[in-house]
Amino acid sequence: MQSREELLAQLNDDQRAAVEYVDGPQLVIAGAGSGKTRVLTYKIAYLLQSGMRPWNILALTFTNKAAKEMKERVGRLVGEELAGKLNMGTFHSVFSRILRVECDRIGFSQNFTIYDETDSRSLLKAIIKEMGLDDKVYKPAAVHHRISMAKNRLVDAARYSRNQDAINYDTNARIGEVWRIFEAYEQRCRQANAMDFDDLLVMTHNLFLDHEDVRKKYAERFQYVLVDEYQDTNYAQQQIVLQLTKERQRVCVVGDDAQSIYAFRGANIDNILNFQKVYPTTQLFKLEQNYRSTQRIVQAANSLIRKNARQIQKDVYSKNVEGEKLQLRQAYSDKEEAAIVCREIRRLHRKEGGDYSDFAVLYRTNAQSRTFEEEMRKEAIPYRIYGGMSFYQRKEIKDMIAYFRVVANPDDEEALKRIINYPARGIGNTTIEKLLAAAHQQSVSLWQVVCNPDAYALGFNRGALAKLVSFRELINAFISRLPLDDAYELGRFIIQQSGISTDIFSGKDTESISRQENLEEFLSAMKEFVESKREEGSEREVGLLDFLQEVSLMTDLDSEDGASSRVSLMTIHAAKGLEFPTVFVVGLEENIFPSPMSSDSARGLEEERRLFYVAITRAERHCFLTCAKNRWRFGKLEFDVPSRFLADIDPSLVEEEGKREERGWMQQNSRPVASQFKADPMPRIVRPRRPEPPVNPFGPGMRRLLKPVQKDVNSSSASSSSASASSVLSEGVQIEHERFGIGTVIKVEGTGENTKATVEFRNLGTKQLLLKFARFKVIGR
DNA sequence: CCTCTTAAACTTTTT
DNA sequence: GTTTAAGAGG
Repeated sequence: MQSREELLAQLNDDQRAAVEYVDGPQLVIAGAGSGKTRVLTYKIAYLLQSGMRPWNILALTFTNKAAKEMKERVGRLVGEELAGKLNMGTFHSVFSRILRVECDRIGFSQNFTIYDETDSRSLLKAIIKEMGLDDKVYKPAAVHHRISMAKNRLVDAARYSRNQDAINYDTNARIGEVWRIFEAYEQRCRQANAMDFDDLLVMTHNLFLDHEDVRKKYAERFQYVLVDEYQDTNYAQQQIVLQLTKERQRVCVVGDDAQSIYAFRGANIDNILNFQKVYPTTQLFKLEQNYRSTQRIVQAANSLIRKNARQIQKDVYSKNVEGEKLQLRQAYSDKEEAAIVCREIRRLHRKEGGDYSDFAVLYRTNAQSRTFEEEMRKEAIPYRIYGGMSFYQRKEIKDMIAYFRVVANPDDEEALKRIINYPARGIGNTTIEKLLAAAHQQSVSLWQVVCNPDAYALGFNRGALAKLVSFRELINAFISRLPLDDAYELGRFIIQQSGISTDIFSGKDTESISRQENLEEFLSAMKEFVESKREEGSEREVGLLDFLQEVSLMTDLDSEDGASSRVSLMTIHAAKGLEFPTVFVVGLEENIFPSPMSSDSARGLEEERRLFYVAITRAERHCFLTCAKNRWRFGKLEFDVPSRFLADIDPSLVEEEGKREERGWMQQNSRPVASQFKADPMPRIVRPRRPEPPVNPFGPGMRRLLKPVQKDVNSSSASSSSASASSVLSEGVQIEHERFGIGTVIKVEGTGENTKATVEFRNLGTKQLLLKFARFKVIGR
């Protein structure tokens, strides 16, 4: 444990000043790469060293990943034990914990469900249909966006319906009934004992507003409040922070207005621009030295952001080497763009050594990842895609979670609808429609009708009734075990008894096998969850409710997958807060970047420019900018012109080299490269896009991991490698699995594609591996 | 009531 | 090109 002086000695003058000031409201404007997280973590350590108790400190972040990282870094400074007692987490997770404790004050019960975006949209769609409106006009996603933006500004349905601006806006957009949908939506969420993401903020705010004693309790507990990425807060978040800090005024917010890129989701850049008005005694600190990038990269980024009108003046500079200019590459097609990126990666990898994880390809939209994915697979460059379809969005995972949700909170209508006839048990659409109609007419939850269909005179025949009864008993049996079993035991029980496992394990095609693996991964994640909570010394049994609480606020960006050496492919939004020696910003064309949905307003355009700023400032040494003249979109070839943003960068800092290469280099590059892991035995063409390798939601590799496919010299046979790989395996052989680590083969059975090995892993016990899918390498015997 | 085929819509970014 | 929704047939 370090003393205050030791802590301060590790900071530069500006950072130290920001850390030392703890007497009042503080705004820290932290330029890109200036050590923002460093200031936050050192400040927390400094506070602890000054005698503040860890549970009196609240630190709010936007992602679980940021919270986790900060906790680890504070832990390194002051020790794990102290750091573990900090109140640290995302806005949503911290507030949901408060709400679980105080829920009776606002008319929810403790087991309330958190609706994700899909649930919200599905509920809205149902409401729109019930109201007899056309869902082509009232698009659920658009309606949800309206409601979400209102909630972000703390406007509830009642206020919305009285708000003339909102009504006028909707009328002009020909969706004048939104306010009525909003009212029904609010009512139905309550009926289902459910909150959506935005409600976690709104409800917390209202809880504090209406119950002064509760607000006081938390304002007293959180004596010092720190907020990361303050430029991304919305009005609701800003207000809650104010509710907590208005007496003490001990609040430190850190952010960079130049990196505000979430306005589309309600983030209000005024929060950071006007912070000094809300807290009049604010001290302003600026961190302007960039430690991350070369001088030229910093200068180029500065020249770009200068084109924006609204911003806090600052002068970001770098004392690193001057470095090379930004490299502009124009391609003919999206395919060639990907090829150029791959070629540059190879060239730099060869020239400078290092690691594939030193490279990142950043794009505006997820859809752009495909071309790069294909090209890298072809070129045998290992890569990893972040984002896209997350583990939790897979059907089989959502089904399991839906069961858990119903068991935790049977009133959860969205979850109940999902599973009432899955696996098929003869409760068809007509039956469900009748149940739903009765529930809404009588203003009770769907579950209540299911429990007592006779009371609603629905005139079901005996068969339907019997099926309903047996479904009800099934769920009740699960509920009765809730207080007895731990999350893992109950999870297993539910998956078996509900028939999910029978359903999923019936198929033999690649897709079902992938689903089976996902199911197993999910179960082992539950087991891990239970065990790790026990290790942490949880007093109570770790129940399903605990698991559910964590899982509903989890996204797949949140876990770290340390050692693997892969090029990162992600959206610019996902890249915020990260850094890479070499960055490729791709697809710099009008109609992509800026996005056509933003380019009609000056505000939108400024946000897009900030997004570009974020992209460039991820780079440490090399920054490549690429665009293509032709691009496949919506299944059609489109012609695009280079992005207007390219003209915003000081031209003396950009270099354009070799507009186009001669034909032929693509062929030259086709020598095979040994891939790190066993080749994919599945022929490329057959490889389904969706069933990706299972990933562990809590361990390494929770992200979508796409294995690099070994480049085949004689491209016809891909199966030979699987035969050789499985024939290598025999009892006693040691292997290193990509996720499970080192283990010893105990048994090998089956032949060809169906070869299965039982492997005992050092840390995880025995596992069955289907060699067709398992990713490992042999390391001896 | 379930499953397979075909049509349409869609792509901005996410807790 | 991809994914989801609606309709027809078993």
